[in-house]
Amino acid sequence: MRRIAPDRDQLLAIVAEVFREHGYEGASLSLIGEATGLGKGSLYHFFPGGKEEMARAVIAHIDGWFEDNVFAPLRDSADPQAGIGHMFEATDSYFRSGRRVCLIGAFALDESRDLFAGQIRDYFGRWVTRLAEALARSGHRPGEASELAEETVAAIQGALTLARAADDLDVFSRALRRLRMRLGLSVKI
Amino acid sequence: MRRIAPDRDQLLAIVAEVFREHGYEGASLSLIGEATGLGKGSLYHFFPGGKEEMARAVIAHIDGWFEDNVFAPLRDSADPQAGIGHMFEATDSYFRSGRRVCLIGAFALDESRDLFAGQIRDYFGRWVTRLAEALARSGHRPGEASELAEETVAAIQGALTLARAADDLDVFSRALRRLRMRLGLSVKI
DNA sequence: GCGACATTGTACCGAATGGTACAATGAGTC
DNA sequence: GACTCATTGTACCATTCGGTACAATGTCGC
Repeated sequence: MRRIAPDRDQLLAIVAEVFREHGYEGASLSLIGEATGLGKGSLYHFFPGGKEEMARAVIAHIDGWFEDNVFAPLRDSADPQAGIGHMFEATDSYFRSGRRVCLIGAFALDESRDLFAGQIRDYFGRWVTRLAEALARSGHRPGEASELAEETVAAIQGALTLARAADDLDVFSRALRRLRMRLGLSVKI
Repeated sequence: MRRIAPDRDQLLAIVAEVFREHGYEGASLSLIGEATGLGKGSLYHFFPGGKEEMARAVIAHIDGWFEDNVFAPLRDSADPQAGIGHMFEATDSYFRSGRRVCLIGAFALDESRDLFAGQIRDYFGRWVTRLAEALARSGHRPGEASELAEETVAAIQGALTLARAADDLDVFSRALRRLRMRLGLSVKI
């Protein structure tokens, strides 16, 4: 049995950070090479498709993390409220309380969206759907659950933007606290 | 009296659209030249500071539009509810019901934020402050008004992201409808 | 040590990048 | 027509871009 995965995981994490900070166009191969310590030879060995394949792999990597740590708990928790609580904790931790920005959300905004439209739509679509299902199971009427889910995911994205614009992490914390309350969770102190 | 403003206005509008679609890094001088019909000679004549000055002027231009059409009505309307209603109409119209993305929000996300941090913080800060004041004047307690304003502006940004990600304009319309309701406005049919 | 293959460094490619220099043109004033 | 100054097109600059080619390594099973 061969082990490629672990190194590739942390490689993708580093590349993700470069895309996150500089955007798709702004993340040059030299920046990526510098951050990963890999030359073009290695980079193109692991990602023969070049920059576009790197971005695609990074999105899939992030998507996988959310699938495991957010979407699956939303779907599988016996207690839907517990699943939703789990979502907020994972979200707060992933975005480092607002220090980090959503790569996929950023990609959605500029013209790189066209390249990755399918992956982007999938990611957000699954997030909203899974959350809506959990809300429905916890007592909301279906239509209401759907709107509330969409509103919640959008609020998280907006809070990330605003927190970064204001350079104030509390913006994100406040948003999460309000969302927990609105979704009927007890807010931890 | 000399008239420079009108041409410069529509020039800035075109340049803004290029930045909006391609981001700061992605908006190359050749794209800008192509969109405006101007060569580098003219471009650098109007913006001696190059690309950075163009972006700065574009942000200021957008900021000015919001000052006139959103922030001022929020501050000056005798009836604060009317001012808030005006804000939603102007916002919906500016973002073309979700077809357009917020340039300043997009700039806030990637590394170009560092270049324009001050302008970006100003823009969002004034939006939140003006809205909070209007909400306070319409009866909300100050702390509550402040949180509600922050929540509303973030919700608009998030809805723009999500609408674009899902490639579904209704996401934005639904968000605006919910916000109007939450802020106590009658929703138009 | 051998062969197979994964990994890497380096040199290189044409194209595009942001930016500069400057001469030519435009239009309006006197 | 001459002067002024805003505007423009073009050629050019060094640098960087994403990407390719390939020989030189490393690393493993055998």
